[in-house]
Amino acid sequence: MPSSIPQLLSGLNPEQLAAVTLPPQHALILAGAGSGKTRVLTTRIAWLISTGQAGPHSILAVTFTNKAAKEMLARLSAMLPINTRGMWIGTFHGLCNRLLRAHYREAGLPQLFQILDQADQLSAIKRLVRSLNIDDEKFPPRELQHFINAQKEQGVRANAVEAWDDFARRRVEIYAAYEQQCQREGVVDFAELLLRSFELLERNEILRRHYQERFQHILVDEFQDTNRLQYAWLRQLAGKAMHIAGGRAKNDLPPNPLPGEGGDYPGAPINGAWIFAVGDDDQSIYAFRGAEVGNMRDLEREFKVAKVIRLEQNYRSHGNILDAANAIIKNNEARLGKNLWTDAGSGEPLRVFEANSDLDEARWIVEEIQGLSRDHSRSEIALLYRSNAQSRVLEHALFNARLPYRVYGGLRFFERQEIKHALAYLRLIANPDDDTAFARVVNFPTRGIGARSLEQLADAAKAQGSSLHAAIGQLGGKAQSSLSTFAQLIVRMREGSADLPLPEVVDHVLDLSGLREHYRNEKEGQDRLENLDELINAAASFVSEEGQHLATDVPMEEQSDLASFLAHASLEAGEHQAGDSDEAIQLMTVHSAKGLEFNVVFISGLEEGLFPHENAVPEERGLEEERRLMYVAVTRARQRLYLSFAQTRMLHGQTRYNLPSRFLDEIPAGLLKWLTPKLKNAYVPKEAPWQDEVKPKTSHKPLPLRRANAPPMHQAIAARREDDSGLRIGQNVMHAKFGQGVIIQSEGSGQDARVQVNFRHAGMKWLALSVAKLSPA
DNA sequence: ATTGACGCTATTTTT
DNA sequence: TAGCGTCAAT
Repeated sequence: MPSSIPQLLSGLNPEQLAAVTLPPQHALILAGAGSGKTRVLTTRIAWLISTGQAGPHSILAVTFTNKAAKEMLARLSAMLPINTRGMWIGTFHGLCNRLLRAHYREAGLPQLFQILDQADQLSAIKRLVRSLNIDDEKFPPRELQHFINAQKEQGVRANAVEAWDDFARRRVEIYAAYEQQCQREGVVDFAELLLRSFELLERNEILRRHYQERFQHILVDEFQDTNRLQYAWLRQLAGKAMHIAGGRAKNDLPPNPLPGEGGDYPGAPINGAWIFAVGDDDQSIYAFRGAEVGNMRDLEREFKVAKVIRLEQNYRSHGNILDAANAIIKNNEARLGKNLWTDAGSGEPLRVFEANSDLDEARWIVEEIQGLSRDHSRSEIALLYRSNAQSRVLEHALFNARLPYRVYGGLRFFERQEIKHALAYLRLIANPDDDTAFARVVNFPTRGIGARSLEQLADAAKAQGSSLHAAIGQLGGKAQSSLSTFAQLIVRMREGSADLPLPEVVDHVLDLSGLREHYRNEKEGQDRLENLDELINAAASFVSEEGQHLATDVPMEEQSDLASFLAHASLEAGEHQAGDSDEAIQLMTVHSAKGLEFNVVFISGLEEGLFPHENAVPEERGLEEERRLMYVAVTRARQRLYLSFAQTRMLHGQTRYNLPSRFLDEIPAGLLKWLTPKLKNAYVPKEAPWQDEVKPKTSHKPLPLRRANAPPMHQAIAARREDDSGLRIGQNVMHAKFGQGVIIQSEGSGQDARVQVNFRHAGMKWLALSVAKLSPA
């Protein structure tokens, strides 16, 4: 058991060591990409515990993702012979959920309150909009959702929103109505978890003091991603009260003594905790979602952080990659300042490829990957792009080449339609007043409850201010009877599963609800049936791990397995996709790549308008966030980094001519090796050792030079394409699938060029040159 | 209740 | 381009 202290600390560099063993005080660790951030965080916890400075229960560690939390727990258990299960290590939302479950009464919530995920929240808002007869042109549910969440994340309740005109006032009314609806239904959305638990601590002095005394060390991961509410929540627990209304910090509550200021012995703050925040302002890429990098400066100031520790030694990437990253990020104004370095050597130059089109770019990437596959496992190769739409061309090319790939960002397990349906039934068992769940499955599988019946029901519910379920009795006629049948179904489900273990409850519900039957009869229902069975498995493994989750001193008040499982399903949407083969090329947006690393990384679509994105550039601080995004992308690569862009790209059904991304210009030319002839306006240093090695992978003639801002001429592209392919009317060609043939005629130019080929066996075909692989024969 | 046509829209997204 | 949501038609 590696738990001796020297062992724990061995292998840390001086800065890491300083951070890990920092004497009790508030700390801000500026941890660059690949600098061992997670290691520092977990070792710090292990060090606090094994030196006897803190008990496991006096530590609170918070992350943003479940993945990060699990990682931390796993590493901690490897370092210390303790049971980490009862520790308060989790996501902001997970910990808030825990707090609210333990004190649901004080928080004004029903014991079995449900959590709405984004999609649930949206449908709840749509339902509200309909029931209040709100013009959804004027108030699109999506915008309302955004507005409500933004308010909550600023700590602003409906009654505190400042509204100056009719529109704003109406919007606030809707916000208020939404809050009422949630309260009546016994559900909370993600932001509500945070805000509720913040308010709980703010208002309930006993609880606040309890937790402030309990937690002596608060460790925060990815601190640059915290929003105002999360920061306020941390301050609350750390013992510094803060009002966050309107985003203005109003310290008009009598502040609790700052840790250390009122304590009479060192290292043990009375009524508060020491904050140990780890973050990287250069990797702040979620401002659009409310993250406030400014929290780092605020923490430094408000908690009087004596010295910011910088972790700048990078253990991930070769020097050239880091140099490029440093050079890029240096163009940002507002930075805390940091420069990554490595002793791993400079490695290879960054390879740059200019493609004629997005299709060419994709084909080139595929060729390059095929060449790489001897030295690198496929899962060590990542294709990154700025926006999801770009994945399609890449997927297409990979598919044609029969290269296995995996796209991040699809539907996750608990977000699948059939799973959501099943969960809705489970939710109704726990709480029949959950109208979101009710509306979702009242007529699924169809049981003859039409829109008109539901409208009547909604009206009745509104009239008596009750849930849909409770309003069934108020109806008459046909609607009444079919709805009563449904209500009885829920009752039977609840009674039938009363004493069953959770997995059997799920199983039971799948049968009684008719979901199984429904998907059995559906032609494409096989996958869905399998997923439903998988849900039973998920319930089973959840229960078997659950016993340990509850090993805590927090009174969990006979929380049922069902409620915990439902919370789990909302808070952790599960794997992104059935983890097909592990041996697959990884495709993802730059955002999703944050926190990951790969031997080989391709950053594609490095074009003005795409990356940096055109919508971001005019935004305030938008370009800087794009640049941080680029910084994140570059620092994902361990050994080899490819940068590519295309002259022509199909976007929204239109051909666009983009200029190369300015971020390419921000990389010192000496770090780059152009695989295609270099652009005219780019600087070519004499001392660059790689410039004379230029050897195009594909047969690219020197490009006609073009002025910046001038779109390439059509003729130029068309001419080049003909040159490139060497195709003309009458030409004999070979095609992979159709075999030998001859070109009959052609039309279009550039991207749209097509030829008609008469194949010996396959007959007459029109082929797009940009897609079909035709070689002269 | 399901199907098809039309029109709109189109960064990024932990929980 | 294509994926979605709404709407009308079956």
